[in-house]
Amino acid sequence: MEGFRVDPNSRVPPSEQIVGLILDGLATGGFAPGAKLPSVRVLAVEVLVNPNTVGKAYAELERLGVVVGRNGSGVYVTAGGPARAIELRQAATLAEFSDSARSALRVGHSAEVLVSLVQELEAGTVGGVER
Amino acid sequence: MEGFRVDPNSRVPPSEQIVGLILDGLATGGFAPGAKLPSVRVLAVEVLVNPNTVGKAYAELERLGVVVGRNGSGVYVTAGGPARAIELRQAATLAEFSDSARSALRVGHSAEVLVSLVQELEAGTVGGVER
Amino acid sequence: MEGFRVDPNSRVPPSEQIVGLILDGLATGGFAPGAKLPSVRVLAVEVLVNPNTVGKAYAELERLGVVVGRNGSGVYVTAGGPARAIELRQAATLAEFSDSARSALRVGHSAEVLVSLVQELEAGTVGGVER
Amino acid sequence: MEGFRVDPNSRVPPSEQIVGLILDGLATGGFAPGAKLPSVRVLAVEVLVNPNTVGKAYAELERLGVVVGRNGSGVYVTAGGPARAIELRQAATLAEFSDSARSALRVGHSAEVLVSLVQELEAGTVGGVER
DNA sequence: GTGGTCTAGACCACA
DNA sequence: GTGGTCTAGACCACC
Repeated sequence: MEGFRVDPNSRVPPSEQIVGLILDGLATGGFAPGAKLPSVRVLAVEVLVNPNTVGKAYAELERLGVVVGRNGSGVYVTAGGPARAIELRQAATLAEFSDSARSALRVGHSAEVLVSLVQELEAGTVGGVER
Repeated sequence: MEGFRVDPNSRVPPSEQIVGLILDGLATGGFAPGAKLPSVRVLAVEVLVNPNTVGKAYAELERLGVVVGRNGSGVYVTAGGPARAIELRQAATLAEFSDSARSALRVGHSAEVLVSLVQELEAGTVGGVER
Repeated sequence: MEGFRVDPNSRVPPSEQIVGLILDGLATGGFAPGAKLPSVRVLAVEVLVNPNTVGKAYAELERLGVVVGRNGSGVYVTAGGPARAIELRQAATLAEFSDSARSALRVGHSAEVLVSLVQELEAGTVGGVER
Repeated sequence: MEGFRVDPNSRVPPSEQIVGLILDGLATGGFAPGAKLPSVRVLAVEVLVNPNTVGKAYAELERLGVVVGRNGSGVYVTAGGPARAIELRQAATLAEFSDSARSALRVGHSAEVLVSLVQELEAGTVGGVER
């Protein structure tokens, strides 16, 4: 039910990729309030990363207020976590979308091409599982 | 007609931002074949960056075949430079656009919102205003 | 007359918080010599902590000589327990008070503010209310 | 003009001690806006700590908005840094003072003793260098 | 040299 | 087993 992946060659550092993955999971309902996140060590082997790196990501998520770590027990989704995650991710993705649309238009792509690309992607997404 | 800006806090390194800026300039007709690029030092001052960084960007542009450095004289746009730049940038921006659209849809933005954003941006861009 | 609380987010570990709570109880007359302390399990439930943690605290109290565990019967306050607790706590709290006063003065709080804070707190405490 | 010290045996972790030291430096005028902090590596040897630990402290200070790291150049005090540091430290030290005063009173110290201790400390502090 | 990030391995206190 | 912190050593991009 998970399937997290981290790309070690990406420009965005693994720890931040993990933050994004968890936020997405929260935003899309994969984790409800009170749910326990995978342990640092477990997630580390799943995404092929050092446990410290996952720890760093979890610390950032705690700073964002979407999870809380209970010592010796695990890391849990806060009451307002999913809502906050949606807020954060929608803002971030919209800003990124806006930037990339601007760049694409500037170098000559037509709005029509972009619009139809969005519509194709949506068709794929709403249908259920994506990718 | 310039107004280049580099964001030192961006994840993409300054040298690559400069590559992108120049390619954009080539792709949008800001630099014709045979035109001379700003000197390393001048551009370094303009974008508040170390000259080494600009030099690195120019080396990359030369590797891409869009410019050629003439010993002690400056850096000039090649005959096929603009065409090559358009090719490179259109591919890159479309891939980036596709990724960001997918992310935006996944966290709950509707296709309608994205489509209208694209249309608004196009209205601003084709009118000639660009930022 | 109890109302023990442990803060799991504090920097001082729960077991030591419990030691402090019991010492305070002894120092302020809450437990007389010969009195029986709450059982490990009962106290663990009350302060929402693992029984192991309470056990560790009781072991430390025994090491300090203020209580003694009687096999299978419970943990009891020693004859000199209250006096020893007063001694320990007065030394510890005075040292801590001194440190915190120094820090407060260093960052610009005036002695007047600190003094009047102490006087307000005393008014609340001697009256019998304590929290 | 510095003389930072970190106590490796303290309960508060070295990285947080460093955060406190720098905040104190900012709050007491040791660092003006625009000033450059000691480099990660230099401070690390000064306080006998791993460079990573200083890096962690600097990251936290940046999160607090009192400094900003410029890549390849150093870490600098922000415009509002000192004011923010005073704010943070005064709140933190007052809360700590209040707690420790309450504890001291509870175990039997008289307000008179505490008050005169504060006044002695102030006399030492305003006279200039402390401790 | 400068900060940022990662890996690897260790210790602590808690459950 | 669980998270938190530290040390040690490495690589990267920039100045």
